[in-house]
Amino acid sequence: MSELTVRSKVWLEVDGEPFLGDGRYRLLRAVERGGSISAAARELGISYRKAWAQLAAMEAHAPFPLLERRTGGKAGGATVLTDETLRLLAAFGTLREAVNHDADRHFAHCFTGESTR
Amino acid sequence: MSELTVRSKVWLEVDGEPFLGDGRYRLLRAVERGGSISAAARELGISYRKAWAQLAAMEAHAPFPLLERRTGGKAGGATVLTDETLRLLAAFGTLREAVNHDADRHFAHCFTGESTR
DNA sequence: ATTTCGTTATGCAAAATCAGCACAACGAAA
DNA sequence: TTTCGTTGTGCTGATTTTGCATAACGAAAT
Repeated sequence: MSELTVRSKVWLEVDGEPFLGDGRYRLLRAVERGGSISAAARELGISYRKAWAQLAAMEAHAPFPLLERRTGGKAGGATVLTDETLRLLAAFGTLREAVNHDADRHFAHCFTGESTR
Repeated sequence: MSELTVRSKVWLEVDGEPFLGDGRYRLLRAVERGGSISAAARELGISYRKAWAQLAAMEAHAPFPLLERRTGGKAGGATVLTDETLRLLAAFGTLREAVNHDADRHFAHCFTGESTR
C-alpha cells in the first residue's frame, strides 16, 4: 500500500532572492538557544562551515542587522540575535504553521475526503 | 528599498519520496498539450533528457501508470496521460492554487497589515 | 604582560549533483 | 523497404555542495 502525503514549504524573499526559509529559521532558533553559531551547528548536526554560509547568505540580503557577533574571550566568542530578528522569527513561525496547516486541510479536501472545516 | 515577498510550494509524496510538485505538474500538462515528451521539453525550454528523467523518477514511485507511450510511426512516437493522471493533475492543481493563495493571505496578516479576510 | 580557549571566518579540494550532447532503438506510416 | 521524429540511455563537463584544515580574534584567567 502506497502512502500519499502532502508537504509544503514557505519562505520569504528580499528583492527576489531567498531570504528566510525553514532551514534558516531552525538555524536561527538554534543560535538563539545555544548562544553561538558553532553551538547551533552542533545541535543541528551540520558543519560549522555550512551554518556560517547560510547565515552569511541571509545577511547579504537582510534589510537590517541579523546578528551581533563577539569574537574572543575565554569562552571563545558568542553571537546573539537582534531584536528585529526575534520579531521576524516570531512572524515567520506563525506564517509557517498556518500555511502547513492549510496545506493539510486542502489536501484532505482535494484528495481523500470532502469537508474543509 | 528592499521588497519582502512570500513564496510557497506544495508537493505530494509517496512513501516519503517526492512524487508530484510544481515542476512535474507543468511538465505533465505540457505533455498533455503537446502529445509527446519531447514536445513538452521544447515548450518548457528544457532538455529532453531532463524531462525524461523527471518523468522516470515520478513513475518509479507512482501507485498507478502515469503515461502511455508509443514509439515508432511516421510521427516518431507519442505519449499521452492516463485518465488517472488527469484526475491527479486536476486535484493537485486546485490544491496548489488554494495553498498559494492562503500563503499570500497569511503573509499579509503576519507581516504587513492585519485583516485576514 | 602573557597565556589560554572556543569561538568566528575562510581558503581550498573532494564529492556529489546536475545539464546536456550524442547516439542507438523503435516501429507505424508512407 | 525506407523514412521520420520519437523514446531511452551512456557519458562527460560544469556546477553546486560538503567538509577538512587553519588563521584570526580578544576577553578572561593567570
